[in-house]
Amino acid sequence: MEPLYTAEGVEARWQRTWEEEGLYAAGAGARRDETFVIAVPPPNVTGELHMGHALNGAIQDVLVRWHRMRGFDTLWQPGYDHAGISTQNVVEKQLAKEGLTRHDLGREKFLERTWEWLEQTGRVIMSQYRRLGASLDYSRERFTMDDDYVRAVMRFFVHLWDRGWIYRANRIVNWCPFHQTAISDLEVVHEEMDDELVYVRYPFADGSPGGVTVATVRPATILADVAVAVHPDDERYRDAIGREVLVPYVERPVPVIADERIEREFGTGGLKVTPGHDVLDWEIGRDHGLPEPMVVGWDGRMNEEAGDLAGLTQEEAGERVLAWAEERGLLEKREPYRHAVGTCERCHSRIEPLISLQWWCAMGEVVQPAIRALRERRVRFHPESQHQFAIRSLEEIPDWCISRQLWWGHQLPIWECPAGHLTVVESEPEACAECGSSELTRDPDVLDTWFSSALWPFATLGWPDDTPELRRYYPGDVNSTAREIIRLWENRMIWSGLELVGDVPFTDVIIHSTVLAPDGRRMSKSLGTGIDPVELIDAHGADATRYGLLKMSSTQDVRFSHQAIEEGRKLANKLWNVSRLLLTNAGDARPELRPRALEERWILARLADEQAAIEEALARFDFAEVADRLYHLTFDDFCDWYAEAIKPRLYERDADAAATALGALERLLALLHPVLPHVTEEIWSHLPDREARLIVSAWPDRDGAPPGATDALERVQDAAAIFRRSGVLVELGEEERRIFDAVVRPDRTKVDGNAAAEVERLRKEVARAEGMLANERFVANAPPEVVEAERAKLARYRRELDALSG
RNA sequence: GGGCGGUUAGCUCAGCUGGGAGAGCACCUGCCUUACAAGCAGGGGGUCGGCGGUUCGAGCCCGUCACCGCCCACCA
Repeated sequence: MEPLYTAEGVEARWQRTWEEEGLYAAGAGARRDETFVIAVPPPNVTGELHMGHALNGAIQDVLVRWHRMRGFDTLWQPGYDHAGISTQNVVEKQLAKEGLTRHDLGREKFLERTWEWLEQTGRVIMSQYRRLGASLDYSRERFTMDDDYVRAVMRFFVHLWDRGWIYRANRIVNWCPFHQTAISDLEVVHEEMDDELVYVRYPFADGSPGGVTVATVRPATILADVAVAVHPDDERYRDAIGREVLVPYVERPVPVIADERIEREFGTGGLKVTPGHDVLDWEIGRDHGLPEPMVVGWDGRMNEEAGDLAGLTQEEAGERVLAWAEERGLLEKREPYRHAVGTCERCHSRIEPLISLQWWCAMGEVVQPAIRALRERRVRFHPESQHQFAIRSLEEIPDWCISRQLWWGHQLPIWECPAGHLTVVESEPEACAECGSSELTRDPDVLDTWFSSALWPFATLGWPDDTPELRRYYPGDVNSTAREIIRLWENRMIWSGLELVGDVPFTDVIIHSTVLAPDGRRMSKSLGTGIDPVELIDAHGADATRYGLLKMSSTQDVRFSHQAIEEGRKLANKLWNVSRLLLTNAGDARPELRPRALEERWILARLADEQAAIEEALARFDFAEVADRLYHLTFDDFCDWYAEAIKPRLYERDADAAATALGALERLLALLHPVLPHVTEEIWSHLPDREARLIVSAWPDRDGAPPGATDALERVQDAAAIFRRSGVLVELGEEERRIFDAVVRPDRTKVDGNAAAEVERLRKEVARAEGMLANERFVANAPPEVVEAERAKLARYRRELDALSG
């Protein structure tokens, strides 16, 4: 064993060994009937491991390894999401480099090309998870486009159809002109943009002076105006309501209507009503029975309804309309205007609200069992604030637009015959279910990617078939993810699991922190603020990276800290070295707990106490605390006190000390393994009599250590502190003295201590404690244990003071 | 505009139902001590964002202000 622990080589070797020996597989090392199941959030099949994946991987692996060691039949399910828009986007970009569009290839060729591309460059994240030491059951990798999975998606759709929850409607939707598809509200991100707000007067149709002036940022859509709306109580427009005004450029008369949704304070208080291109206008138009013309086409340019402006961009058309208005004195003002604009989360194109025929899923009824499950805490989100958010989100959930005008994805299982009858079945029908026609056309749309993601916890286990896996591993236990995915994914898994399988998919949802760049900005490729976790693993090792990530896990967003990873590296190295000390001095001892001496009884008590605290923190999903406790247990207790205390006995070949030391080391390694799997397994392999790998060895039993040791060792630690600060040797018992001599080594420690200063410090403490205890109100009102603790402190300070002055 | 969270040492962060201000890193001092100098021991450093309140006692509870972040949102 070398003095310096190097992760390189060691980690890769264990990763290979664990996987080859089948120790990552579901059920490996199981010693009880209970299961523990996590389905990894399936990353995009085109993606690379980013910090969020790595953090989430570390969190899940700690839980998985911990439960595996506790003997659970543990399954951590891996796989990928086909990521409709995202993947199609990547392939279309490739095509664009060749000067091609997907339409040049046609649907079939395009899909072939996409599969080809995935074979070559997709699916890399699972190998990056391997580098992290993530103990996923890689033999069970699933993909949301696998044949079996597609069948599950079809079953899901038909199920919802049969319940009458799926319907088709012509509504205003978020349209991405780049991807040429509708997207859901959740896929729209708002971005601040600089625009121009223009004020245009709509003159009265009867030629009388005045009119209504409206403010708009999209003058091109003036062509599709069907009304001008004002607030019913707006004095300025009282007389205009009910009259007609002329829409500029097209000179079409439209009514002035009153609607309470108009903000009087914005602009002029007049709104041009354009139901075809604005969500609010669409609602107003619908309520007032207005027509819904559209002048912007699917590509974002002016369509044939725009007359002589057809084919122009909106900017060009807008300028033409404004020029027209200016000539006639109708353009009143142009002012710069900064506001939030909806954009596509994938390509950041401006969203065009357009009316289109889409498929929807009615949510009102299907989510009710999920709301109950959350209220009854059969599923718990952590932290609690996210639990409340999840409930609110379900209660306020709007209907879900599930169709996408894409090619890559699950095509809707809807076939239409010439008579317009719809046949909805899981696989291609021979004939129309209603009229028997064999001329069937399949709806070209595909489903929203999240429609299939919703099934992940059970479709990966074989649903809709009643498989042994599904019976054994469903429902699962934990799901861990980032905040922004609660509505997109978590909620949908919960309601679909309840609806389709009849039970919640997991009981606990961990919503972890977002790791920000060191400067506090978001980590992102486009900003150049991203840090590649694989590079961290290369540089510092997977164990150190895992440790650092766990220290950065929190319910609060945290800035990335190299120091946290450095700390993990130090911990691995320290552990390595103390193991060297014990192993090289243990002779032929076998690990066996034979606690005799004070320090041995003490370290076993410490290990048991810390184990309890660590288990409790794990149960709370407080991984930063787990990491912190492991660090101090290893450095402070195990190395600085215990190892130093037994060193002289090891050198004297004390067999009990050696055996117990190896036994204690075994326990320490076990506690550390979920966080630092590689270095612990490596050290474990050097211990004699290994029957099994550490990864599948038992999590220690917390059998009680003999009492009394803790107080005695604390006396030694107090004496050490006093000695180091003051040079005064406090009187100790024989055992205590031996430890003091071994650890503090007073014969070799140059003490620069100042006894007078120490006495002064203790006097102050005594005075403070006495003051508090003399305060009758404190004694009367404070909890008894607080008062008692204060008395104990006072006694201790007095004792130390006596020792010093005596 | 709505909701949630944050502000604690130079930096990154812990601080449980109110009871002596903590960790790691950085900094200073002393140590080549046969596991580790990538180490060990010791030390300096904080009006816990501001102001007000409740309390015997406030980093923690209440009010208020300031700044920062995230999520959501149809003010055109």
